[in-house]
Order: sequence, then structure tokens, then C-alpha cells
Amino acid sequence: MTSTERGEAQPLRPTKQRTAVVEALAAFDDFRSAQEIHELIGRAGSNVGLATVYRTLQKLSEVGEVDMLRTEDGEAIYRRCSATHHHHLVCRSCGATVEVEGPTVERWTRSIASEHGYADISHTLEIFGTCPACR
Amino acid sequence: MTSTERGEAQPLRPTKQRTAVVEALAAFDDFRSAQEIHELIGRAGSNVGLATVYRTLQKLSEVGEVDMLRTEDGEAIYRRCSATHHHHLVCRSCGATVEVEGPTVERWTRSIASEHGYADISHTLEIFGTCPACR
DNA sequence: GACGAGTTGACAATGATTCTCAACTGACCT
DNA sequence: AGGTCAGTTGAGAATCATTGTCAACTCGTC
Repeated sequence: MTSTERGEAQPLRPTKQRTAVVEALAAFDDFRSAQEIHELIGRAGSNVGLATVYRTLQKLSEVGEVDMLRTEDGEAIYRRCSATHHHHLVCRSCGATVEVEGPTVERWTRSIASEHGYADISHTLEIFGTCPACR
Repeated sequence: MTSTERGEAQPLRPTKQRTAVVEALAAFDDFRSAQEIHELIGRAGSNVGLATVYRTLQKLSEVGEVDMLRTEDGEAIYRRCSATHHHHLVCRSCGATVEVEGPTVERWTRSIASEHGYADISHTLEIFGTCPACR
């Protein structure tokens, strides 16, 4: 098994634009659409093409630097994230997000899957609710 | 609290078109896109407008007769389903789907959420893997 | 057999995302 | 410093799922 096989994702070449995206991501805690992020970057003074924002977010999410999920209507939204496997607890009204994790679900999904003979398991899980501030 | 408030979803008026969609849904077990379903209906002899297929699937999913989920690239896919709350175990390569359920996750999400003060909880969970037939 | 709300279909419109391609840039070599 | 080249960028066109529009139709009911 060579070490290059596992899609090592060679480090992205650092450019003005990528820096701008990363900085924009640092500015909020909830999930935002690519367009909103593009907007933020513009507002912050830099000027990065929308296509580039899309490309960058895509790459960052492949590398695991950002989480990507889909809104109800299929729009992709992004957020910087910690490197470890985790899920999200998202406020339905203000979008406030908490990263959550725990062995319970991991164990459950794995056992359910193997019960049915499925291998090579992965899963997605998002929890929605109303946060304390929005009650 | 009146009984009409909770979006009771009055029964859909039965039409040729809706019947055709429901019949098409009966013909497969995995998730299909609206366009594929439209295609199937055509192939089966009926002729239903694409917009109608979209509208119907949307309504059926509101009523809980079909499950809707999003592919990696944001496309909506549908499948008839049982009425009870459940999740899916989907084969990554052939799409074979098993409905799964269990108190474990339900309990876990509820407790995680309330730990963080979130109320009025809901969640989405999909498990992906390779089914026995595709190993 | 007429009426009215719900439904349909053809097609336009929307909107997020991706593609295209020529121009630019960063890292590296000499 | 100049040369080279793969990786990157931007502007706008192109794609494609999905939704809106609106006049014509249909179901159940009177």
C-alpha cells in the first residue's frame, strides 16, 4: 500500500484568493452559502471571482477544512470545522451551530449496517432544533 | 388549539396523473429522481407533464407517502416509504435501500440536543455502504 | 348539465453551480 | 534576473434541476 493512494490531497497552493476565502470563513460560526461568502469577501475589500469561491470551498471541503451540507431546498452551505469526525446541531431559526459527537451513533450505525450485510460504512447526521437564545 | 391548524393535508384529489406517479413509485425500491420517474411514467404508456410529476412528488412527500433526500450534488430523489419515522441504509453502488429504525439514535439525538438547550428537535440520518450483492 | 376549486401542461423563468479558455502566478531551475 | 510550466483565476456563457405562469381541463357536487 503506497502512501499516495489515499488521496493525500497535496497542499493547495496558497494564493490571495484562497487566503481571502479562509479569512471569510473565520468570520462566522454558522453555515453560509457560497454566494454569501463571496459577498462577505467583497465587503471585506478583497475581490475574488464567484467561480473561484465555489472552487475553493469545494476543495476545502474535500480536504476536510470545511463542512458542507445542503439546505432543505438543495443549496450547499459551508462552515469551517474541526478535523475530527462530528455532526451538527443546528438552530432552525438563527442557524447557530454546535459540533457534536459521540460513540453511540457511530456504534449504532455500524451495527445496523453490518446486521444487513453492508460494508464500508459512512453516514450523515444533522440535528435541528431551536437554540436557547431563540426560544 | 383548533384541529385545522396543524396543516391537516386534505386528501389529494385522485387524478389519472397522480395515480400514474404512485404506480411508478411502486415499481422500484431505491431512490429515483423526479426526472427518472417522469421517464418511467412515459415508458409505461401514460403521459404526465414533468411539472406535474414534481408537484405530485412534493405533495406526496409532505404527506409522508414518499421519502425525499438529496444526492451528493443536491438533486432531490424519491422513494415510496412506510409511514413511521425511519432512516435509510443505502448501497453506494447499486442504490439498494433498507429502511432502518431504532430507539438508540432517537434517544441519543434528543439527549445531545437538550444537553445544549435546543428544543423542538428533529434530525436527518442516512447511512451509506456497500450492500452484500455489490461486495 | 352547470359550477367552482383544484389540477394540469407547455413553456418561460429562475438560480445555483459548473464549464470554458485565455491570461496570470507561484515555485523552481539555471 | 529570466524562463518554464502546472496550477489557478476571472468573466461570462452554459447547464440543469426546479418552480412559476396561465389558460384550458376535470372531479365531485348541486
